[in-house]
Amino acid sequence: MSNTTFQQEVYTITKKILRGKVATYGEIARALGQPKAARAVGNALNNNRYGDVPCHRIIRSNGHVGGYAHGTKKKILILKREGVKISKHGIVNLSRYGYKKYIKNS
DNA sequence: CTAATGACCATTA
DNA sequence: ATAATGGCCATTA
Repeated sequence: MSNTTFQQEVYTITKKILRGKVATYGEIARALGQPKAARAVGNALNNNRYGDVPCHRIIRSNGHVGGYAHGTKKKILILKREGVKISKHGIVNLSRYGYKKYIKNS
């Protein structure tokens, strides 16, 4: 139903993440202009109802996949399907798939 | 208005 | 490597 401006911003930024790449909650928050709102970003994504928002590409800053509204397992599966390799412990190599590096090297 | 909640983060031990 | 701690913020009750 009604979404807040904050949520709209989160979704808009999240949509920009390319297939095979990931971004952290903190980075999304930083892109919003609120570097300390990582937690709120997670809430917004959890609330997300739009299918065109690749919320599965948002992970934790420590490399852990993090949560997912439809289950973390599903999240890992989708990421793997997109080419993001994940270790057995559910860790993603941020220096390789991270969005930050994507900007840096582009 | 206050209090609690959560897909978080960084620091410290 | 794990665990505890304090902080942060939008949203909801």
